[in-house]
Parts: sequence; C-alpha cells; structure tokens
Amino acid sequence: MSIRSHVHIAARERLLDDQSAAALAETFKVLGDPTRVRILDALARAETPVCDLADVLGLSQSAVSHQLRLLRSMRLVRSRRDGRHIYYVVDDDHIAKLFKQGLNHVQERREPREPREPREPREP
Amino acid sequence: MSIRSHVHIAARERLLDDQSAAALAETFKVLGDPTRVRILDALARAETPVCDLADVLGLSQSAVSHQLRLLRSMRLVRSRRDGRHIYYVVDDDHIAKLFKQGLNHVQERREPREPREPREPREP
DNA sequence: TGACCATATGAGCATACGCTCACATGTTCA
DNA sequence: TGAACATGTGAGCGTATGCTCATATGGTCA
Repeated sequence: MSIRSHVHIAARERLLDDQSAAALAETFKVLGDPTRVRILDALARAETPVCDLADVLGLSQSAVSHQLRLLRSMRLVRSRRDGRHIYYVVDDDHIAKLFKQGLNHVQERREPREPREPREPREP
Repeated sequence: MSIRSHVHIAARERLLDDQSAAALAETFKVLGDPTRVRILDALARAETPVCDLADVLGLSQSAVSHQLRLLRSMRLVRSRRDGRHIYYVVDDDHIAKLFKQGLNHVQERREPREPREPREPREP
C-alpha cells in the first residue's frame, strides 16, 4: 500500500456519515426556534410549572405544552408533578453548554472581524 | 430597598431578552438541517469548489448553491474564485466548536444515563 | 467570438412547523 | 361528587423551508 499525499482525499474519507449528520441536525433543529430557546433558557434557570412558563414568556398554555412535549421526547427536559402543577426543568447539561457556546457566538457576532458589507436589513 | 429572598424571581429577571433568543435560535436553525450540516462538515475539513461539494454529498448543484448562499449570508462560510471554480470554506471557528459540542452530545446520547424507555422508532 | 464549464438565482411545489381552537384528561377541595 | 384549576392533545391553518427545473451570469479556451 503506497503512501498517498492527497490530503484532500484523506480528509474527505472521514466525512460525517448520514446518520450522524441527521442526528446532529436534529439536535440543533430543536434549538433553532425562539420559543424553545426561551423555554429552555427559563427551565435552565429554575424548575417551573407550565402555567408560569406560559405567563412569563407571554405564550398560550397550549403552545407551551406542545413545545414541552417535543422537548420531553428529545429528553431535553424532565417533568415532575406536584399537586395539580407539573414542574419542568432542563435535563441535559450538554444543551446548557451548547447554549452558552451559541450565545458566545452570537455576542462576538456583534463586532465583525472584517468590515465587508453592512448588516442586511430584516426584510429582503 | 429591602433584600428579597425569592430566588426564583431573581433568576427570572435575568431571562434571555427576545432579541438574544431570536439571534440564538437563528444561529442554531442554520445548523438544524442535515444538508447544511454535511456541507459545513465538508467545508470545515477542506476548501472545496461547489461542483465537488455537490458530487461528494450526492446533491444537485442548485441545491448546494442555494444552501451556500444562506451560509454565506450568515457569514458561516467564505468563498474565493479560482478560474471557473469557486472554493468555499468554513469562516467561523465558533461554528466548528458548536459542531464538536453537538457531536459530543449526540454521541453521549447513544448510552442513556437512566434506562427509562426504549428509543422511539423512526416512524410514529 | 462562441462553445463550454461552473455557479447563481427566481419560480413553483410538496412538506414541515408553530400556533390557535376545542376539548380530553387529571388533580384538588368544598 | 362536582366545580375549578392545570395540563395534554388532535385538527386545522398560515407560513417557512428545501428541493427541482429552467435559465441567467461569469469565466476559460480553442
């Protein structure tokens, strides 16, 4: 077997397999919605019942509940019943780290490294 | 001003503001698609022209180009022309970190901490 | 210049998604 | 037990999204 000096080829052989790419995308997708971001942020700070969550975030109870179901199915939050309330809390420290890393990214984004073109306005 | 011992209230006052939540979600949203994950993965390993990218990933040139436009507008990749080819490469080390952190998460996911219920099958 | 290659882009379509509405389920307490 | 509160859930709607197709743009080379 001869030595191959084609770095590009060697690098490409280690490309992410489809399954990993899908899993990774799925994980990020859950975090890719403002409502879920806010819910997770709140639940990372304090265990909170659904009604309070809806109240604090200014969302309908139904909307919150639907999102919590998603987050629960992904094992990102966990719930506990106390009387008629059900308390939710973040159940994944990796997510917290991703959160912080993401915030880091967003904040450093404010000061672009090289001034190329002004920020694009909201509506295209 | 009296000292307030309500930890929950104190914590809630530091909730993510809407703008930060939106920016954070937007960042994660870009990573929340298998095609973009694969593109970014490839471009994190080697500078690659569009045609090769499409070839390696088994995607149409158009699909790749559309996604690259998105990634470019978010400043996640940068391009450089060489002859008739345009080479793309990842232009954000934060993204690379998020990627690794995310992969970490996905991989540790394989072995659940507490056996609660078996993995849900793909189709519901 | 003109054929050809590489990339960008707009239109259109099928699907995914997040919300609301209406209602079901579950718990407390008089 | 029944009223009231707290949460879960299915249906449906409007919008966002990712792809394809057709075509425009830009570069190379004979």
